[in-house]
Amino acid sequence: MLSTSSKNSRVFALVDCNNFYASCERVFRPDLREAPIVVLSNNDGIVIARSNEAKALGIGMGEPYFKVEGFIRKHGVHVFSSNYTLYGDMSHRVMEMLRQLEPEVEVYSIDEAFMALPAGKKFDLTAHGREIQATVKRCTGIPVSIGFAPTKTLAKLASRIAKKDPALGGVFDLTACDDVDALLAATEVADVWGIGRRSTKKLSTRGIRTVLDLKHANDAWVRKQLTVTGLRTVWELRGIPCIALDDAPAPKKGIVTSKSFGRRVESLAELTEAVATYAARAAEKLRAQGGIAHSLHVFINTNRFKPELPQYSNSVTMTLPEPTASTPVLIRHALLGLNRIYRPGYEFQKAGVMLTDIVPSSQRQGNLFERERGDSGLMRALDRINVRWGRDTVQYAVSGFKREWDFKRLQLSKAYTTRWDQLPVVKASF
DNA sequence: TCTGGGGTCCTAGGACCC
DNA sequence: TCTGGGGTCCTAGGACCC
Repeated sequence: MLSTSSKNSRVFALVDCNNFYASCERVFRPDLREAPIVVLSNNDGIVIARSNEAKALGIGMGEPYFKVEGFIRKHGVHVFSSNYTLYGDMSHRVMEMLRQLEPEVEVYSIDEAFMALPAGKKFDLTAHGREIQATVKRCTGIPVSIGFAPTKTLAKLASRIAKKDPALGGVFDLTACDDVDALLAATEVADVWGIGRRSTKKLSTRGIRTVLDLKHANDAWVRKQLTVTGLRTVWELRGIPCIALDDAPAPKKGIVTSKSFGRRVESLAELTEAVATYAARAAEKLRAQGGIAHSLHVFINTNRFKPELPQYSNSVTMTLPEPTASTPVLIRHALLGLNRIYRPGYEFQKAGVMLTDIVPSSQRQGNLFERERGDSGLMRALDRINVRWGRDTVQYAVSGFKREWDFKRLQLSKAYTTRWDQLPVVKASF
């Protein structure tokens, strides 16, 4: 039921970029070094990242921008739309740096990485952590926090502690801690990796509130209530590694491209542009991982936050005749699907395309009656042009050119690191 | 006026098989 | 009144993550 690692002689580290998106913006705006900054989601909808100064002002994570806009203006908070081109590239730089410093790195998310280090060698992990921290900062400009512990779950907890306690300077080694249980007793169960809102509620009915309570919870009960995932978490809290380092992540099983619209969309014509755009984007991602998809799912829905308007949401799954990564084929089927589910008279808020049943393109089954021999050469050329000259340098006409429905990004910063025409300019005065 | 996007893993239950 | 047992595969939905 539980698989435990035999390599108990290792220590896990979690490296976490502090306030990542805000820190990325700050790298290219040194004038904002101590200023409050927030970064918004697509459509400038909600707050998704805050600098420490913004946190101190009491701006919450996930707060709708329109609710805090006045407050933000009053306190001179700097606002950025999310610039994923920039954050993706900065993330890449940080991860490359970590790989140079440590052989075993698992990129866990855009701003976090796990690492596995040999332990027991009378090795000062805290000092080592400070070195990593200083190197990443010097080479990328991004501040990080690091936690060391015998399991991934504890390493996550350690990095949280490293970040929260200013006296620690962003590095915390749980393996060198004299009284781990006291620390666990002072931490709420909701702060544990893998314990979300629902589980927190279930646990509290049993009087389990602190991480220490959870560590000593009854296995059978946890297994029943929180499934094997929950039990694994509990064992990890006890220092038994159940989640291995995954330094070669599997290719994605599903690829989703979906976005809320920047304004009201009712017509089939506009939905057609949007769905074709998302299908093309999903196809690009699919080719980038060398896959082909056998199914395609299209969905549209109205705004559930406006219950006073007529509501409609629907989706359809299309099985493709052949697994493919061809943009025109995927667009064609996505639009067939859209035509089946579209109904006039609604104000749509969101649409999306999902590709599933993905296999590596090398596993493609030939088909005796296939008419088109495929357009992989064309797709390769398309991708190369768009990588070299920027997204949508070449695109399909059906995706539209003005895209008035596209999401709002009123406060977008520049693509400082990925476009020649947007490189930062440094002026020296003597 | 204004509420993100993209993933993973697990379970229960139904369909189907011998 | 009676109606097997055991298995696989698929899907939808829940929960969680950043």
